[in-house]
Amino acid sequence: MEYTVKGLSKLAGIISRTLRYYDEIGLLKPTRINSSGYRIYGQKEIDLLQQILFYRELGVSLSKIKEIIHDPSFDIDSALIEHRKALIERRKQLDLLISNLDKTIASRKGGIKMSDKEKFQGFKQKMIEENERKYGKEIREKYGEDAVNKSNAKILGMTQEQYNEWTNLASQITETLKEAFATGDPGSELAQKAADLHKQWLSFTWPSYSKEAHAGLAQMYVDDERFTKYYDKEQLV
Amino acid sequence: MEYTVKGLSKLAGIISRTLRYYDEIGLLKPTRINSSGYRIYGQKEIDLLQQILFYRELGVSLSKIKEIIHDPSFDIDSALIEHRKALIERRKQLDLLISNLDKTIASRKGGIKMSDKEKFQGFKQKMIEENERKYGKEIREKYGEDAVNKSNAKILGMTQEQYNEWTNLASQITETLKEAFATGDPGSELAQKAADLHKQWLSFTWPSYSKEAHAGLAQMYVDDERFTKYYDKEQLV
DNA sequence: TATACACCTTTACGTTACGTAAATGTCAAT
DNA sequence: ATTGACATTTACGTAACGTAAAGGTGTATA
Repeated sequence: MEYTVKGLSKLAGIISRTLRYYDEIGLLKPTRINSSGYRIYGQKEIDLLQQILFYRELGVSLSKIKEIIHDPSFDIDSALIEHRKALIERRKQLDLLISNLDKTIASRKGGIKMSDKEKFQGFKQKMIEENERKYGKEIREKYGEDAVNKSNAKILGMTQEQYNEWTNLASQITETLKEAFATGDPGSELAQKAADLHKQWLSFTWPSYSKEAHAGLAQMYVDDERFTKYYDKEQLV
Repeated sequence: MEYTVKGLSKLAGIISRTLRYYDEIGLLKPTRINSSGYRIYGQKEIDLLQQILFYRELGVSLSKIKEIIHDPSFDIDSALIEHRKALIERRKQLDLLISNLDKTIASRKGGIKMSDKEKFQGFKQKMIEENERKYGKEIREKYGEDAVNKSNAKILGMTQEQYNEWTNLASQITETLKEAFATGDPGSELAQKAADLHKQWLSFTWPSYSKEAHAGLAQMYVDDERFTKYYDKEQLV
């Protein structure tokens, strides 16, 4: 199938100027130019465009993308696997931002003081990841694996052991909550246990614990039906 | 606590030029300027900066952010709740991109042909969401709720009924997989059932089904220990 | 056959959110 | 008194397009 600028732009959900620009900078040249000077794109270009958009999505600059896809050793299949890893990483970041938000919201409701440092925790982690994405292995090669990992761990402010304990608690909570939902009685012992575990879990990342803040967070979770879904069913990839 | 440009920039993980720029465009002015002309930021500015970074994270332009946070009716608490919703939305988009990627990878392994349209499905959905984020209610007010919803549904190419069935299958699969994991026998009847359900589930979104593609995807899932986690434990928000 | 209209072209200047450099002043410690 | 890490302003550069101008192309319809 062959496409003109407008056709391909509609297909890919971008505007035609973008395609002309990509031609201009030599990122994506059309298969051929017809007798009237129109750009005509073929199958190969469509697949290349898909690759380009994947990388763009990941925040890679167009010039980097150009290097990557014009590299003769470029292997689409392993590149796709890399994409996938990067996207999963990104979702992890998002989760962190969300949990940071939860902390902020709860702290405002419950009168807990968040330190200035904590207010920006989520963003900072995001920066780290963004850097990794943009400069790839370069940083690690320059400063060494160990230094980078240590610095990342430091920002989260947990030892590996603490982190393990924390994630462990999380799975206990879900199990307990499921049982509690099954019995359907919020006043039951199980629900009580779940709340207690949740409290412990929160203590790991919250600056200090308060009943009000916990209640505030719980109410928000109940209000947001999207959240209940998480405890109700599990999520698929 | 008071901060100078460098101090605040380190705290928030941005560079000092950014703070000077925000001062320049009137987005974030320092509390005061000391006798040597240094910018000094106070508590209020720190909280405002956190808000600004949240909005920036969501892709809102600085001029829009300026409007929003200087609006006298601006309410931080409800803004935070909105932030949370937007981030959850965003994670949903990411999931879509990932599933699109899975399809691409599997189709290459299994020799399934993806139509040109399908190759860009994930990006398109992302564009829609991005528009919503940037122009907010404006589009809906202009064209009406219904038009927007219909167009979104159309892009996904499913009726509401199909969509329900699809998500339903997903939860059946997880249940079955859990049981299968519990028995620990991959050749068991349960595992067989899970694979079958998974096949059905894939059929909803894949252009056509092939054993090879399915096996390819399964292998990839097994290879990626992050994926096994999803079926092993459930995820917390 | 003419006209309308939606497409295509190139040239070129504008925009956003900073990056970067230059030239210079400030402050705490040795 | 000097060093070195901080601060300041001015000002030009950059990425990835947006947008407008001025015009050619292709096909359906009066």
